Amino acid sequence: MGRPPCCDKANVKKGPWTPEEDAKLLAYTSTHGTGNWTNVPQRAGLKRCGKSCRLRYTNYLRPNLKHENFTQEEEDLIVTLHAMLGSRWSLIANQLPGRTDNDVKNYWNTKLSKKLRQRGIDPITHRPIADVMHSIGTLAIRPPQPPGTPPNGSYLPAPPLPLVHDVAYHAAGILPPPTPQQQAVIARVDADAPASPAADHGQQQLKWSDFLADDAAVAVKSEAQQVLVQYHHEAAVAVKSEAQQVLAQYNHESAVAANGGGVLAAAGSSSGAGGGGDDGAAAFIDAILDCDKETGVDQLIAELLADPAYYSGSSSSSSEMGWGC
DNA sequence: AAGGCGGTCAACCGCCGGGAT
DNA sequence: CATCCCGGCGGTTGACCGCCT
Repeated sequence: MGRPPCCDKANVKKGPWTPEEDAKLLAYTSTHGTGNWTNVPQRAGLKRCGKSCRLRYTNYLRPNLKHENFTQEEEDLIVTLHAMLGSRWSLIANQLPGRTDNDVKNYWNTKLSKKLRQRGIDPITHRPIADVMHSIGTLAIRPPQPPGTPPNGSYLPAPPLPLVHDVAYHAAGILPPPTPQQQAVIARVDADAPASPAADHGQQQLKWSDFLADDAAVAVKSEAQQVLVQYHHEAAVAVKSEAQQVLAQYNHESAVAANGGGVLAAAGSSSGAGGGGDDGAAAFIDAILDCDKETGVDQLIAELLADPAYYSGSSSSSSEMGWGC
């Protein structure tokens, strides 16, 4: 069987740490170093879970941590890295000496994402919110199809590419080479980037810059496609949460007029929300998510995104997607 | 002065990949 | 090979604080 449990979960203290506990943990780590967190609480005389000790140390007690406010340079770097990497907070934090992933994550959630929104930038896609809403409008005018209806040629082009996870798009051979500014950031990320899965098997270790240089790397392509599929899902969920606020300003009437009732009306009626307005917007996103599940579009997206021709508008894949539910 | 409200951030939760048994 | 835990990670929660009415 496996190992014994790390701690007696029913007998551990939770909640804020006291100065005494901090002192005990600090004293222990300063003499014994870190590692083997399972044994740390017992040896340090703490009634805490090892996991809690590790978190407290890495996020608060660790030497060389910065506790002052984020600088403008750090802020800019976070935004740039988030646009490239998404919410990989540990990778982003590695580029900010003295900052933890928790710091960066909190700062993003409480300050930066709001700042971007105030500037009209969607913090998920790093594109103008107007573009995002246009994409929703584009999706909305896909005419609803009854189940089993064969695809036809009436669908509109796919929405614009998002900037987020551009590295992945480079890897898939979809985007042109990065700008010098992007290259500078990528070079910094390389220094601390985790080894690729291939490295664990004695193969050459890949770095993020390799993603840009070698679009023929099958393993990397596969990883990139997974990221892209995840992006689509995350973006849809995020958009749903904001849809009621943002869509209130959106010209709903013109969208409805353009599609003659379209998906918005269909989604609204199918959910019993009464159609139109904010309820209709939320129901619309729900309908998309349901549609993904029912049709297996998640998997199709991966194939679709692997086809660069799709983005130049010449692929046959988009017409084979069968969007209607 | 008191209550409501929103912002901040430390801490917890739950998941996942890898490793130990 | 199966099972289970560890360490790491991102998402979420809730206590605390300051501001506003």
